[in-house]
Amino acid sequence: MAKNESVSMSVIRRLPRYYRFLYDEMQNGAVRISSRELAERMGLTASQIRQDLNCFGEFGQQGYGYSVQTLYKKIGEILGMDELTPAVLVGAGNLGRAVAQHMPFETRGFRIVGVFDDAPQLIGQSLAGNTVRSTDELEALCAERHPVAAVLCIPKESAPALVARLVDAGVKAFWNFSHFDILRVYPQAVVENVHLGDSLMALSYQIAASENE
Amino acid sequence: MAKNESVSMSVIRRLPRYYRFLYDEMQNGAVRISSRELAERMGLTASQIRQDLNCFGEFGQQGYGYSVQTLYKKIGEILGMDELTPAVLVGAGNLGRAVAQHMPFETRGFRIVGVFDDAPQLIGQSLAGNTVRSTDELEALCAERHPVAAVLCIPKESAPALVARLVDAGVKAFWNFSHFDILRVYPQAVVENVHLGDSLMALSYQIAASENE
DNA sequence: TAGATTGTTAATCGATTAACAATC
DNA sequence: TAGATTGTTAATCGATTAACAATC
Repeated sequence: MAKNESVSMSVIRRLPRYYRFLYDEMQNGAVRISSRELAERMGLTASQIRQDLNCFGEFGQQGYGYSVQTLYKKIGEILGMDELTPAVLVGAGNLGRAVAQHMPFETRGFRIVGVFDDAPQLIGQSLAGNTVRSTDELEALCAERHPVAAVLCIPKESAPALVARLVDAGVKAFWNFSHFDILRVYPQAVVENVHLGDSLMALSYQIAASENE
Repeated sequence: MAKNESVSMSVIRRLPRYYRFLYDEMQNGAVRISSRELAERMGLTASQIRQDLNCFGEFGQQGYGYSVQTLYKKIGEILGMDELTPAVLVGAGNLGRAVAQHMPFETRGFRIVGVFDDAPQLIGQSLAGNTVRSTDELEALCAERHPVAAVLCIPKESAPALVARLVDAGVKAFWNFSHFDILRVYPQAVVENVHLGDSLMALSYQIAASENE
C-alpha cells in the first residue's frame, strides 16, 4: 500500500466518497475518468483529487486518466474493504437495532460476530443474523471470535465499564455512537465518533445563520 | 447575535461539543471555567477556544474566565436551541424509526410535525408521538405546519422526487441520511449529510493504517 | 493592588489550489 | 507525433497556535 505515513483526516474522509462515486460510475458502465471530470462531477478540484490519490500511489496514466475499475479496487484496498474486520455490536436498543438492520457491514469492511445487550426482553432475540447475548458472555465470545472492533450503541453511563472490558478483551477500534470520550481514557484506541445530536445542532446553526442573512 | 459573517465549518462543528460539555459541567455544579481548563478537559487549546467564541461575541471576563451557565446559554442561542424548528421525517423504515425514537429532537432545536412513509404496513402506525402518513399527504401537511427542515431517511432512488416536492412545499433544510447529493441540485438548500457508511469505512481505514505501523 | 485571564493581533502550520514538466 | 492528463513542486489560502496588551 506504501507511502501512507500519516495521511491527513481531510483526505481519509474523502476516500469513501470517491469509493461510492466510482462504484456508481462502474455500474453505469464507465471505463475511464480523468481527475478533471471526477472533480466536476463531485464538486471538488482536479488538483485536490490528484493530491489525495498520490498519498497512496500512482493509479493513473498520463494522457488517459484513471481506469474506473482499477481505481475503485485500489481505493477499496486502501480502505480495507478487501478483508472483513470482525466486530461486536454492543447495545441492541433502538439505535443498535437500526444500525444492525440498516448498515451493510459486509460491504463496508466489517463482519458482526456478536451482539450484546443487558435488557432481558432482548436477550435471545435474533438481530440481523445474530442472537442477542447478555454482556456476561462478552469475554467468552471475544476469546473465541477475537473481534477487533466494537460498535457502541449504548448510553454514556454504561460506556466506561463496557469499553474497559472490551479493551481488556483485545478490542482495538470503536465505532462510537455514545458520548463517552474513549480517546481520553484509551489514547491508543482507534475511534470513529458518530454524534448524531451534534450533526443535528450543526444543522440548526446553519438554519439560524441562513435566516440572519 | 452579531459578527457571524460566515463562520468556518471547523468552528461550527465544535460548538455542539462545547454545548454538551458545558451542560455536563453545569449539572456537576460548576460555576466558572477558564479557557485553559476547558481546553485541558476537552483536549483542545485555550487559544482555539477563545478564537472560536470570539466569532460570536465576548462572553468572558478578564481575570475570571467564563460563567458556565451564561456560556451554555449563549452557545445554545447561537446554535438556535432556543426555538424549535418545525421538521418532517421522511422515511419510517429501520433508520427512520430509530432516529425518531432515539433522537431527542426537542433538546436539539427541532420539533417533528409529521412523519411520512409509503409502505402500507407502516401508514397509520404511531411513531414517537406522530402518526405515519402516506407521502400523498406531504403537500397538505406542509401547507398546514410549514416545516422548515426535513429528515431524510429514504433510499437514494426515492430521494430526488421527494426532495423536489419538499423544496416546492417550502422546506429549506435537510438532515440527509441518503446518498442523494442535494446541494448539487439545490445549491441554496441548507444540508447536513450523515453518511454512516462513510464513517464506518473511515474506521476501517484507520484500523488498516494502525496495523501497518 | 497583584494575579489571572480574556480578547485580539501576529506567527506558524497545514491543506488546498495553481502551475508545469514528464509522459502516455 | 500531438493532445491530453498525470504526478509533483510551488504558491496561496485558511485554520490553529503563540504572544501579549487590556482589564477584571
